[in-house]
Amino acid sequence: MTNSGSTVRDRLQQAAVELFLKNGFDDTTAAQIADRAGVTERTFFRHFRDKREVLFDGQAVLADALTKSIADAPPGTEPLDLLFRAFGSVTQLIEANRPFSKPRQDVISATPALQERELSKLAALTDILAAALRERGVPAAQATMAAHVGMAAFADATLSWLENEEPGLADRLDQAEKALRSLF
Amino acid sequence: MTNSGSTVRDRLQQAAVELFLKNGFDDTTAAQIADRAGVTERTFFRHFRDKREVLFDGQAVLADALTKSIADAPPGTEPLDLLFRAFGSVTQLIEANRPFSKPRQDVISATPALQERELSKLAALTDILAAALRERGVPAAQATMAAHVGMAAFADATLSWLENEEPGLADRLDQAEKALRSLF
DNA sequence: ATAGTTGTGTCAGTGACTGACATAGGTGTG
DNA sequence: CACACCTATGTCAGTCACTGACACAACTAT
Repeated sequence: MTNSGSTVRDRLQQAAVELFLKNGFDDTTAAQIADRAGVTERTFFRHFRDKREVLFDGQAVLADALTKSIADAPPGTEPLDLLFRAFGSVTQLIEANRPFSKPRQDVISATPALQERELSKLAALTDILAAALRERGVPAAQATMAAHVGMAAFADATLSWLENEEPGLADRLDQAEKALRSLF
Repeated sequence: MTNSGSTVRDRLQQAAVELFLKNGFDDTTAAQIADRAGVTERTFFRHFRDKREVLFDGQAVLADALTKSIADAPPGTEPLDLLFRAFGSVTQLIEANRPFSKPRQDVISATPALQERELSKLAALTDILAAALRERGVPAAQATMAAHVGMAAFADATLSWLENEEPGLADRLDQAEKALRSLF
């Protein structure tokens, strides 16, 4: 135990990203990751339910920030405004995370199996947003639609910003919102 | 070969659904499926790239129908109308498929790993729709948003219709479209 | 007829993941 | 302080998804 200042979990995630970047996800074994983190393969699977999951861990913070922002918005705010307000409130948080999320996204983009897992995480986040909207009295059907729409815009903006840092995330979100509203 | 009138592929799919329903996805091995279909495990993996894929095979027909409908719509049709027109044009096709898709969906709903794959297929279909819209001159950003929005409505309507046959799919699509438009 | 082509079987191997059991260190309670 | 407990890890054996290599049989085209 207490192998160093960092936790086992952190070291595993770090090792995983490094190895995935160097050798690719498919050519990296769980045992190699564990090795580099100074633990055994068994310990790897105690921390992450499968090999993909080691790359997906930040969702909780983001989900909390978004739900809080939705809950705290002024009464009478329209569903879509609730969402884009919430997205706006986490742009700095996301932009500050670029050093971690950029390499991570590079690995994901290169690996279909990881893209699948990412879709699943986005779907979970969509459900959380829909629930937050319902919490504010938005009817269920509307809440579902709004959450889907909003996540599509948010994910799109974030992905394109990860590819290219300029323009910033907030600008890209505005872009996406405009494209969306122009449909109606 | 020519073990019977049906193709190996069909028999594998049939066997898979039966076993998944009876024992669950996780407690069914690829070898068991192959056995029941009268072939070896190796042959199973020649037909399907992995164990999940045996449940996902009808997408091409649907995608074709949808893209054709979009391409053939009268000029000047709005993006969202293009989509809902297209969805409307495949409701019968989907409703006719219920005997196959219902048990299939039951298995998927019970299995997270399969839900992940389903999301991935829906994402692929979304991309196809977006491309079809772009083909008609819809600007890229708008096309992406519209396709996401539309697929959300379509998937939602279809899922809820699979749970409960009445009201019909067309009605549910109208419902979803209304919920969507009421957001703006 | 003969040469490809396609679909399958066989076999051996890798690697993701799991269950069972042991152990070490840390934490609390008497 | 001794003891019981809990948590994180290691070890080991096993299952199963999936793959590559090779062989063979039937069908197709020339």
